[in-house]
Amino acid sequence: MPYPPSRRDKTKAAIVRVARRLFNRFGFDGVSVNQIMAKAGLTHGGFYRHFESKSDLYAEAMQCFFTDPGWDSAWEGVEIDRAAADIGPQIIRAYLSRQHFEDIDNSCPMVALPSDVARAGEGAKRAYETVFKAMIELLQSGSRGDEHPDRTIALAIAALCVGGMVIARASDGRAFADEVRDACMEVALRLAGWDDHARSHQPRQKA
Amino acid sequence: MPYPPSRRDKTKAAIVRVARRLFNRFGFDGVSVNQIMAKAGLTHGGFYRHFESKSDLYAEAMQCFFTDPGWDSAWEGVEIDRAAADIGPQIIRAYLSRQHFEDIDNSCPMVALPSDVARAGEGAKRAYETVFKAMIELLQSGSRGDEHPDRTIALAIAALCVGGMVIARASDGRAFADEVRDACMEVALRLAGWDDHARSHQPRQKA
DNA sequence: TGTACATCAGTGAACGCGCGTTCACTGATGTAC
DNA sequence: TGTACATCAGTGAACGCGCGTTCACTGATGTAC
Repeated sequence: MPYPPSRRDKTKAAIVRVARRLFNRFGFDGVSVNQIMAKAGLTHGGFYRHFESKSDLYAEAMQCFFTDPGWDSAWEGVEIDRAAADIGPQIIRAYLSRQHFEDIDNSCPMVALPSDVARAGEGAKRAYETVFKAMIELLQSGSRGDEHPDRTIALAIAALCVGGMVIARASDGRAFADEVRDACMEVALRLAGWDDHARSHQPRQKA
Repeated sequence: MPYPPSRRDKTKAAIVRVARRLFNRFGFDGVSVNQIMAKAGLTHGGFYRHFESKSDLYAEAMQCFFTDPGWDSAWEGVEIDRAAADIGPQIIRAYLSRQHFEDIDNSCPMVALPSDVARAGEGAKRAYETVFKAMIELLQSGSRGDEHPDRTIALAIAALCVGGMVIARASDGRAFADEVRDACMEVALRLAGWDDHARSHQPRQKA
């Protein structure tokens, strides 16, 4: 063992990190293995020491959100406290925030890559499902007994978050994109009884 | 004018029709100009008599849904009566139906192409926005006075429809995809007061 | 402590391939006489 | 009615290019003695 295994792991992690940013911005077909490796400070030939194929890397890059450490401070000024009782509304506000809308590089891949994934292989789809399920669990994980949305509501809230952002990103007008985000945020919060009337440091009630 | 202009128009329309199906299935980068022209029974060279570029065709192919005639019978067994008072719930049920989920070729492009469009040019994004706005108007267009969802609710319902389908298509498990569709359908109907309790041939009430 | 060796992450040239677009052309047709 | 002509939708060879993947190699390092 000439190099310590930790070096291999670090390189691989760096490739995945770079790849996620590039895939988020340009999509699966819009990024070449060469570009990814160059941005990671390597040459393209070494790629296949770490991944079986480009699709293989794609699935790994997709995986790393919600299921990875660090997502809770992905966007500047929109940190999330995982232990807080109101993690549900925190996630909704952060996910549909202007910061997330603008930060393509650090975007949640569920927003940046859905139609690519729908066309991709099993690996990427499994990763997408895993990340989405992790989001649902987080939405249901607030600590105050009664307040958890049931699974149907949690699914709909997650779909509003992801769907709202996807539509906002695919729209041309900034004003319209803002309107979509705002509407989805308002309705998502209302669905779980986290709307502004119930909020503001008073004990919350389920709607 | 050696050929009647109608011939030119017919050819162009045929190319767009073929292109929409291919783009829906394989995405912008996954389809070549050559493939599109071949499927339309032509050779690739003539493409540029009809379109300035591949992106140009993409925007045109995106446009044709909800804003085009024929969308209301896009999926077998899920026809929509545009004049009916309950067009809102009809659209929600049809959009989130198993038929729409399975029929990639005739899918609404908002579901099949969102992340491609987010990366595409102004033309495609404008088309996406136009189609989404057409959907919102349809959701608000039922004829029974009081029952129309307000704009915020209509936006959220449309986001649930599009978002739910996008997530279902990007997920690996069929069972999970079904669960997402069902949850989005249920909540979308409930949001507008069109849920099963209010339905079933009785006069409807707003929730 | 010092040297020889084995490992394997990373290099870079090369592979076959299909892409979007251009362009000189062909030939079916509508029009003018 | 019949013929010569102009138009332009459609053809197909060619362009330069970058892709994903392979492979013989290099050279920094940890280990054995």
